[in-house]
Amino acid sequence: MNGRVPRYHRIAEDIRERIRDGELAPGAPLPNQRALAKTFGVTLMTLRQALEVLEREKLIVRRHGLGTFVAAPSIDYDILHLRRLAGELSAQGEDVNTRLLGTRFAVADRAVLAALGLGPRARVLVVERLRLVDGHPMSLQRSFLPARLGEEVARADLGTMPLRQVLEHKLGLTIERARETVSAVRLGRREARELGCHAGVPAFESERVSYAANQAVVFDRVFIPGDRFRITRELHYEGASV
Amino acid sequence: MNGRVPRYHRIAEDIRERIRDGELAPGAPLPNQRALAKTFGVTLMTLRQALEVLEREKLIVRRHGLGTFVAAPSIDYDILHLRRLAGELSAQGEDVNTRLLGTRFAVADRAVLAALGLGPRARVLVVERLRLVDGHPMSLQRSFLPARLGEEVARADLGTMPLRQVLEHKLGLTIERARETVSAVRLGRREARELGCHAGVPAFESERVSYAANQAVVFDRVFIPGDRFRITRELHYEGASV
DNA sequence: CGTCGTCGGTGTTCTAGAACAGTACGGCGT
DNA sequence: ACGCCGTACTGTTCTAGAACACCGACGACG
Repeated sequence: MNGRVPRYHRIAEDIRERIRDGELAPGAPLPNQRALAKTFGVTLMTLRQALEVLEREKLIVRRHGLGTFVAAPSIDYDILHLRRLAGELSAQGEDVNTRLLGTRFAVADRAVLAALGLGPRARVLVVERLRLVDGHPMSLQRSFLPARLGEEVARADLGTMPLRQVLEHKLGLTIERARETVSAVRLGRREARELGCHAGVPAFESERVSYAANQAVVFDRVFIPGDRFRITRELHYEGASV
Repeated sequence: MNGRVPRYHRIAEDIRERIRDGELAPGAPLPNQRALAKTFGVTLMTLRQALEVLEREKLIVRRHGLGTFVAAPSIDYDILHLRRLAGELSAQGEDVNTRLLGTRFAVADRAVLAALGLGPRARVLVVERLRLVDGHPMSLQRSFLPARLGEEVARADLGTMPLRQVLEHKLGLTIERARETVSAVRLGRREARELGCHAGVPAFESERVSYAANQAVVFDRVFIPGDRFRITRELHYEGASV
C-alpha cells in the first residue's frame, strides 16, 4: 500500500502542493488537526508529524489554542535569498539569466578532491558561469564534476539548460542533498574581472557539495561581491531559555 | 504530578546537561532509544520527541540502524540556528567568554536610527564587547540601545551578565524576534585593531535588530574576520521541484 | 458597566504496543 | 579465501485513544 516513503511525507507533500498552488492562501487557516487526520485516514500523531515537517520549512505556523495557518510569504523571502546565494535561483521577480563562460578539463585542487572524494591528481570538468541580474553580473560560479561524469555533461548545452537538469536527464542523477559553506574572502583578479569590479574587494565565497544517491557529484564554488548581496534571516525566540 | 513543563523537555534538558558536563563526550554513542525510554520511565515516542529537540539543536546525531551520537562541535556557524554569530552562545563545547571593552553615549548613525525607529540626532548607549574563543578574539560586537533604556542598562554589570538578561531582569523586556542581515565587508582600522588583524581584511558584518513587544529595542553590529568564521548549511531537496 | 468564569473550539503531550527499515557482523556455503 | 545471507542489533513509522493546556467568546454576577 504505502510506497517506501513514509506516510507523513506524502501528507506533507500534499499540503505543500496545495499551498504552492494557492489553494491555501497565506494567512489562511488549515482545517483542524483532527479533521485533517481523518481526511488523510491517519492518526493524529502521524498527521502532526507531517505538520512538523511543514513548520520546519516555515510553510505553516501552528498556534496553540488557535489553529494552524499558512505562513506569511515574508519568510519565504529569506529562503529565496539563500537560494540565490547558492546559484539555484528560480527567476522569481527580477530578470535573471546565466552566461556560460566556458568549460574545460583540469586537475582538481585539494579542496575539490576532498569534497568529491577523488584520489590525488584526478581530473575534473570545470564549468564556469556568470549569473546576471537585470543585466548586471551578480555572481561567478565554477562547478566541478568528476571526469567520468564530465564527459557526458560537456556535450550538453549548458548555455540554456541548468546543470541540475543535465545531471538528471543525461545521467539519471538527482541531487538530493547538499552542504554549503559560506565564508568572507578577498576577490581574486580573475574573478574580479569577470564580475566587473576591483581585485581585493570583499566578497562571499560559497562552497557547496551536492549529493545524489549518497555520492558526491558536484562541487560548486560561487563568488559574490559583498556590495551586491546580503543574507537575511528572521529569528524567533520562543521556548528555550539559555 | 508533572510540572507544567512537558516531560520530553525535562528529558532533553537532562541529556543536554550530561553533554555539557562532558559526561557524554562528543562522538560517543547514547544508550539506545528503548533503553533510554525505560530509564526515563517513558514511552518510546515520548523519548523520541526529546531526541528530536536535541537533534534540532545539533547536539546529537541520529543514524538509522547505527545509533544516536553526541554531535562533534563545529566552529561552523550554522545559519539555521545561528545563536553563535549574534553572540548569545551558551558556552557549548569551546571555551568562550566575553570582554567588555566599554560603554558610552553617542549620537547614532543613520543605520542605527532607522533600525531603532528614532528621530534624527537621537542619542544611544553604545556597548562594545569582544568575544573570545579559546582566548583568541573571534568577533567584535557593538550594541546600540535608545538612550532612555540605556540609562538603566549602563549601570548593570555587563562584564558578567549577558545583555539579554539585563534587559529581561532590569527592564522587563523579553526579546521575542529579531531580523539579521549578513554582508561581506572590509574590516575598518579600529575593528581590526581590537580583533588583532590587519585593516582591510574581508570580514562578515552582521546587523541585527531585536524586538521586544513589537518594539525595536537593540541594534547589534558584529564583525567577524573571514578567516575565523564560516556559515554552514545543510540543504535538502525532497519534494518540491522549482 | 465591567469583570470573571465557563465552555467549546484549537493544538499538545503521552501511553503501550506493533511492525518496518537500515547496518554490522558472523557463520554458512562455495 | 571469498562472498552471500541471516540475525540481532539500531533507529523509524504508525495506531487508537486519553488527558491536558491554551484561546476566544459568551453570559452571569457584582
